[in-house]
Amino acid sequence: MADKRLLLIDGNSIAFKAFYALFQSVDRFTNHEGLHTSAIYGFNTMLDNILTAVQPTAALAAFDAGKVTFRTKLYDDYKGDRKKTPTELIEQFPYIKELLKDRGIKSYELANYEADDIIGTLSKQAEAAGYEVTIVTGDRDLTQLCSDHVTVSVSKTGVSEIDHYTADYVKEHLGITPKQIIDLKGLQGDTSDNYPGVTKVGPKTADKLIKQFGSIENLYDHIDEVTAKKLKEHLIEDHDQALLSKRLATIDCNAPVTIGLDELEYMGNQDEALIAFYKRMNFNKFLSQMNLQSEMPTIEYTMIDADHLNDVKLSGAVTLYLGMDGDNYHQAPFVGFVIGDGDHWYVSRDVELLKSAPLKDRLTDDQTPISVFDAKRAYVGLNRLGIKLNHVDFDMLLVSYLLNTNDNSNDLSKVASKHGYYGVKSDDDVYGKGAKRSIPEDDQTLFDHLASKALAISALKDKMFKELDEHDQTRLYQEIELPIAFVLARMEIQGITVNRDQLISMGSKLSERIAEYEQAIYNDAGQEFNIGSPKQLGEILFEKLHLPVIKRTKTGYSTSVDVLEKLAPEAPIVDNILKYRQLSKIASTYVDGLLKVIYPSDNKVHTRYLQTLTQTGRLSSVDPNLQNIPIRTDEGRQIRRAFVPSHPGWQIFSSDYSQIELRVLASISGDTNMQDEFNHNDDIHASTARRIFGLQSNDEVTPELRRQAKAVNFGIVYGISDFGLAKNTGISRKDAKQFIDKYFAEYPKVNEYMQNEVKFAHANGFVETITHRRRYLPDIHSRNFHQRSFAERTAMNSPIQGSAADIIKIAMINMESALAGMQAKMLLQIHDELVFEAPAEEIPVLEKLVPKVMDSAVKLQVPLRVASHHGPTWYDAK
DNA sequence: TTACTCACG
DNA sequence: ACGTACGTGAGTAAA
Repeated sequence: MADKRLLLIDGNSIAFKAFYALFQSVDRFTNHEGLHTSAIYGFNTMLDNILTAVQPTAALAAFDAGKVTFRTKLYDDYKGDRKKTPTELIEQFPYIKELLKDRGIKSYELANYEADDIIGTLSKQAEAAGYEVTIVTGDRDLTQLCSDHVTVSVSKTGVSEIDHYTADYVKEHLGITPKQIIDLKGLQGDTSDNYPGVTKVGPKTADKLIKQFGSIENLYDHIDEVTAKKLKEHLIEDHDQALLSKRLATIDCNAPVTIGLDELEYMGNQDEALIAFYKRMNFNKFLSQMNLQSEMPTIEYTMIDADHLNDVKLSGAVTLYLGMDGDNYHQAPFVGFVIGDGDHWYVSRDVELLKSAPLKDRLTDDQTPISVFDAKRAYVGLNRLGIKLNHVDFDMLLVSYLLNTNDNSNDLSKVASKHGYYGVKSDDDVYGKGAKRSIPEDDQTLFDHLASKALAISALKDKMFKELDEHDQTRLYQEIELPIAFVLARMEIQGITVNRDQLISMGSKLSERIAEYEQAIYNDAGQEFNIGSPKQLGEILFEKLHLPVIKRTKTGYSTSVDVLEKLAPEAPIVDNILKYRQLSKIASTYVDGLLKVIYPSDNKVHTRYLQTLTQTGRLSSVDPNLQNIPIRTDEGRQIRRAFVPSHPGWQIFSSDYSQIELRVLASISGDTNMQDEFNHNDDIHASTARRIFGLQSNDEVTPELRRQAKAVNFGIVYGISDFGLAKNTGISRKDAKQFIDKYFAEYPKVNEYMQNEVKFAHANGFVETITHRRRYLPDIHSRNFHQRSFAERTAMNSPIQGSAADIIKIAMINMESALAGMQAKMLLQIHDELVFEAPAEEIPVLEKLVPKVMDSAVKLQVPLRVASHHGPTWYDAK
């Protein structure tokens, strides 16, 4: 590698390239101040790539100085056709220059000249001075500058794909010298720079002529050798234009540049400034790549063992981080822990130490406020050690989730960086990824990492609490989310008993039936194939059997249920496939899937409720998911027979809210028509049917009309569109539109509410529930119709779905105290339903108590209604 | 890992 | 003209 290497960057061109490469996601790239950052981000990606490749000793970024240049003086319309630069890009230019400065690269511009001319001039000077020069641009015209020591790197579609043009490369690929590129442009003109060239001469003719004559001047010297009559006429006619165009295309390599090569030294990253800049731009990816050594706090900690527990001093608030290797904290092996009070930190791999004084005392007393990351995880982990965690006051994960559901993650390092704290390495970096993942054997590596986590938790506590307060979410946190974490932990630990034998016998019956359908399908198809492969199935149905294609996916034919249902009348194979699908789903997901996660020790499944995942405030359930156990078909519903009480003679008891989302809507919209119907305890879907179909009050509502009205009510809750309603109900889009219009006329405040939510989202960037739970909707400002519409529907739906989630969480917290002194246990939450087990004699109590606790969770403008069922298995609780 | 499909509220 | 219902998790195929 040459020892003098100059990097010249065409600043404007790269900024444009970067901006348009990320144009689709322009609204996703904004920092906390609302500044668009896409071009800055793309520019920096390019810098990363090129700096690594070139390793320059000198560097400069050239920018255009303004609209007026010597070229506009030559030709008024030069670049006259250019569209206005979008404001989203214009606002980024000052920051791009700041970025360059922080990366140790000077920026330069020169009145009356374009960036090209600066680059051309300096590249010639540098070449003469013995530099290897690399020019980075998005503009292919700069390849005219190629020479033995000047390489032009042209970024293609994005900012990472780059073509490297050397003089040889130009000759080889274009068959001309770099110098001849301007002759080519002179003849063919340039539509983007808006100069004409010669009439009717495009790239092909120009290429031919230049290869034949070498240059424009030589072409006109030998104009009689041009045989094509029309072409010759045009050439003669446009002689001046050709020469002008060539001049416009020619980069001025003798521009009066006032900066010297000796001033271009590449300084490298200015770490401190660059880190600050990345933080301001929210460039977490780039931040994580920086050597954040300066940011990594050095933490003093004491390694402790059983003999030195008495030396442990902890006073006041305590921070705990309990390390476990894996997501499933019911069984993940312990890695170690760190505990401290801000003054002293103690670490060990031996979690058994936590069982002894003084550590256990701090964790279980009423006086010590504990800070953690993920209280539920800590609670379950400590519970495995026989320690009842008490009095958590700060759960960093939970607070972060409440502040913004969008930038949440289970990774402490990521959460910390979202809140401006960069002193924690990610688990992936420390432990490795995938198969290579392992807990470090080296004590210092492990303990430094654990301790850095604890330090982050304690460092961010005040700041995040303050933000919570600014969001008016302190009550949501203290009275709902934090308490429910422990309710959920206890439900998870309790688990629900699954009858393994029941599942196994269901499984073998299913296997037989699946095999029968399989044979029938092979017969109908005339061959064997993998029915479970959408690809193979598509080939059989649509190529071999020539069934009509209803819908396509991006990779092939769609074979989803709604497609197959349309095809069913056409061929018997389709019904068999539907049945086969249904049964294999039950067998694989529910029989085999559940069997895999039953704990042999207690014959139970212990799900984990993810409390910080959904965008709406709902819970989700994993390992296993107990929120999607079949119920809609009886064959699937049989699975519920395997869910049984943990004691003989006990019952499964279940209560669910009726139409909780519609009731929430009736209440928060203030629509008195809808409220009246709920207050009169009417059948809401029938009432809606009467209204939208214009029936008299004594007319009978047929089941079909009720079904349609119910679909409209669902649609309303989801943020309706005529298209969506039509698709989901099979009615025409026109009818759907009529129903919706009538609906809004009948329930005017509902319409008003929907519009207000969208307006609120536009004005504030988020929507909120009755408890101030927020959902941010950055796409509400998107220029992309699809994204924006989606955000608008979400703005309508989230407060409804989220408020319903709030309500059941409150009910669950109240339920625990209501059940005190009883044997009954709360086992499951399925969004609007709670499932319990209880001895038979407590069932009459539950039948009164549970609905009472549930319907009094909050006070709405309409009553909440709760229905209860019970039986010896979950199946029977219907 | 991604795409598809399908189970639930 | 655009082209979707809202929120999830898990199994399988195919890369």
